[in-house]
Amino acid sequence: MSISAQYDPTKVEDKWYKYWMDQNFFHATPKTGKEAYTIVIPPPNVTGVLHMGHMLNNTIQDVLIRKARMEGKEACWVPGTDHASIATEAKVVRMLREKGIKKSDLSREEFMKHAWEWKEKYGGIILDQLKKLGASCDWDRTTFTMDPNYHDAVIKHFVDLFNKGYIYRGLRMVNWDTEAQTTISNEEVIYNEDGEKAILYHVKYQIKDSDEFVTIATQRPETILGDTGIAVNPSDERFKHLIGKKALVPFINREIPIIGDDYVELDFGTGCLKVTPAHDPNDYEIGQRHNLDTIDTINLDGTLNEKCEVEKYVGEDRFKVRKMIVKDLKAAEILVDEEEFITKIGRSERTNSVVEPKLSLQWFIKMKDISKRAHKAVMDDEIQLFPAKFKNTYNHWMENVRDWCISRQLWWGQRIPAYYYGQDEGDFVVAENIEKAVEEARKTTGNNSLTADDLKQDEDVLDTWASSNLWPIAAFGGFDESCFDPATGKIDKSKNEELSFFYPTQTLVTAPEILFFWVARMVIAGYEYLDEKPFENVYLTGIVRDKQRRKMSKSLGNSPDPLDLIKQFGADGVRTGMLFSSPAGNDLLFDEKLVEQGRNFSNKIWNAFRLVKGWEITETEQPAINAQAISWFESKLNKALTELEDHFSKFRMSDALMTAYKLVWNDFCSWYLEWIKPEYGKPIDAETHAATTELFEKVLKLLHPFMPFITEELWHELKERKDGEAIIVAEWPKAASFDDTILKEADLLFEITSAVRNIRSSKGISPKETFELTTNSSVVDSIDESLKKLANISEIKSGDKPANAFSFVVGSDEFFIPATESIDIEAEKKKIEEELNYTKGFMKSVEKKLSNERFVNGAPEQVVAMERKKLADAEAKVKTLEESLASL
RNA sequence: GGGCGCUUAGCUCAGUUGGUUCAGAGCACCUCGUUUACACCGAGGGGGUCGGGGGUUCGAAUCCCUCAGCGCCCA
Repeated sequence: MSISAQYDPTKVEDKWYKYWMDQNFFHATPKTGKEAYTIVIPPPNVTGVLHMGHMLNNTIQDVLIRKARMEGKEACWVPGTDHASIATEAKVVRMLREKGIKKSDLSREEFMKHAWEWKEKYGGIILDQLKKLGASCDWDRTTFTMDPNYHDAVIKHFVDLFNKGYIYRGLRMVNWDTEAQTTISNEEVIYNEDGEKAILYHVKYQIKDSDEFVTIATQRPETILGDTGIAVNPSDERFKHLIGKKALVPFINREIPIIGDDYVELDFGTGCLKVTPAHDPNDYEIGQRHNLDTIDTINLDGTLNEKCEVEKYVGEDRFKVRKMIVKDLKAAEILVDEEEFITKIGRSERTNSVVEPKLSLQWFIKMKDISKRAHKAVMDDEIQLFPAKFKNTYNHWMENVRDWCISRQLWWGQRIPAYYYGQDEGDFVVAENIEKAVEEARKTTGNNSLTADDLKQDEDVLDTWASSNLWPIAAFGGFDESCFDPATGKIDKSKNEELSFFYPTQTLVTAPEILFFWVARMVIAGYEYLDEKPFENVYLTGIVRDKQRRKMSKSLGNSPDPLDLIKQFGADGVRTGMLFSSPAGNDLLFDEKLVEQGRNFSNKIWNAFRLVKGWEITETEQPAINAQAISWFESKLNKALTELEDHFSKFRMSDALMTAYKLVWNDFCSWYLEWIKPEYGKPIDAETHAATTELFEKVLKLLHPFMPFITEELWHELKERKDGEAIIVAEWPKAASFDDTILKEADLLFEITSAVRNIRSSKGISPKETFELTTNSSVVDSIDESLKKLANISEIKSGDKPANAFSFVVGSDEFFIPATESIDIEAEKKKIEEELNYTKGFMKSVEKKLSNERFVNGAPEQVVAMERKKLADAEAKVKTLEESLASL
């Protein structure tokens, strides 16, 4: 026989993936009478390459989808990518810069052309990588959030929500990069971990109609001229009396109110805070609370404008003005202190310039009303989160839900379909396209001579999440004309075959950090458009970290290359390695050892197959012990399947895998195969061989979702298969009932076998050497032949202790193994005494329990009965041990 | 600052409504073994006062209080 002693995954993986694709096994279509099992992939960024997080996440999805497919469901796993506005645009801008092209020199159309070229070139990489992992996605359904159809859906969605009154335009504090002249997201603002040195300037403001002063502290004196209030903590005894009075802004003497607000910390600075709503997010909030004016004194390029009311500052850079104003404050003798302190200043990731908080007009979705049903759905377990603890987090977020800013000052993405016909803030219409916009604008203005040239579309694009929130709907064409009615803003599922078959999807597998960004928003969209949840279960995976608990990241260089891992350990090995240590909701501390364990497991299965395949078959009668082994493993398998299903139902993936792992390694390989294994060179009877093949096949099937490649390979090797047959579409073994008596009997067999081996090991008796076993037990009759084989015993005799023998006790039965040399009586005595002491101690504790009336009366009958049995067993054991001791 | 969660063997984690010899699994470790599927292996073994303290109970890893340490989310 020429099967290699080691499994080589590289020889089989590509072959089977191609076979599955050629046979179209991944493709799902609506089928009447069939149950759908649908998963939509959390679309990775087009900029992304496969990292360990994807590996974990997609392995879990593939396990679920493969199991569902084998269970006879129409399993549909929709793959795709999202356009990732910010990340992609940054990449494209960088690429252009390397070519010597500035974004600002390009028109929007020219830039988009470059961006699309980039996407076509790199956007599919990650999906190809998933194939190496064995992901059984329905590739025909690959969706991209900027596909024409998807784009239209996003625009319709915007128009619809606007018409329903959920979308509005409002002011919002954004992170402004004065150098790059763009808004950047929070993720693109970096803070030096140790902070930066800054100076806290203490400045006196005069109280109106009084000689009194109030001293504020600020690190940005250049914003003084935009002040519209002074805040103190209402519980601050020092300043309480000032609340309600007015203060005068230095140099310009603008009257500003002194207000009380909890935000102010008593022991920071002077305890008095100047409030500049236009230039600080916290100040803006305070301003909102107290109806303060907002005076924007800084231009987009970081220079001061005429609103600062001091001519010499106008047109000067904010940092230059800071120096100037400090000098002027000193001169006016109102700068009373300069205090050095460490502050966290946000800088732009791209230009390193200090981020300027800037108020600007942005588009928002009102969240309160639209999210109500989505909130309730999770609270009522209509949608279940795994692990359930995230229900709390979800609840908290929903209860305090804030309006969602959906505009981004970028070009890559769906451009906001608002069209301006005039100069005023409210002079716009919202429409699906320019033609409809013209129509609308004519209606609104009454000016029928308006043309497309008179309209100017909003420059901003939508937040990526404001497109991916439609993922489970748009992936099935939910916003197509056939089923989406713009008049009602509802989708009629019955008019879309795909949607009615695959929606709602079954399980969403994703990371907890996007529970709100993405998951909650999909739920909202689902109820808004279909009055139905988008998915039944949400399984939130952990984060893959390194051994030092650091998140794996490119910049740290602590992440292995997934494809290298696959090459080295095989896709099956990597998949199982990832799952071994990923209990639901816990982070996974990745260690290459885990993947190695997965690889070893593959090899174990491979070699079990080699053994079975190598046997010659003979038409002889089946030995009784083989029949016993078969019925035991059948029971064991069914028990394991029951456990497996239970784990799956709770999304306990690592437990499910561990159940399979132990079944294969311990039960199938270590016990079952050893039990039926013929003597070396001898053939096996046909009946046992056939049964073993069947059992092996079942084992392969239950392993398939975890380890698709090796199981497919061996399934084909195990038996002759017809063309087009494959384990990927084979029937999932259903858990049947199992016989506890058989299992108990085998446990006893294994226990005695282990005890014999223990004696061998500790007494230096070779496993090859056979000997007689003497026992006073009557329970071994039914298993004696099996025991003889597994423990390598020539004869089992019933009787008393032979003259020179080692002994051991199982339950309350005693067993003796003849010693070839004289035994160390003292050592034997000591061993027995130890066991006796332990058993007596145990007996005592049980007796104590049973003599406690409150226990006997209070505890359930079953528990008491069990305690009595424990006592009886212990008593019997003590008796045996004492006799044994006496005979020594 | 508000909220949520965690602490069990060297490591990663199970431990369901308090009650089977309940203190467990996998890995790691130690001893022995190159036996005939597999040394990517086999046989055997050691290892924990369940973070500290207090309480409820006949009975607590499990429920309550408290202290300590850690993590996450929101602000």
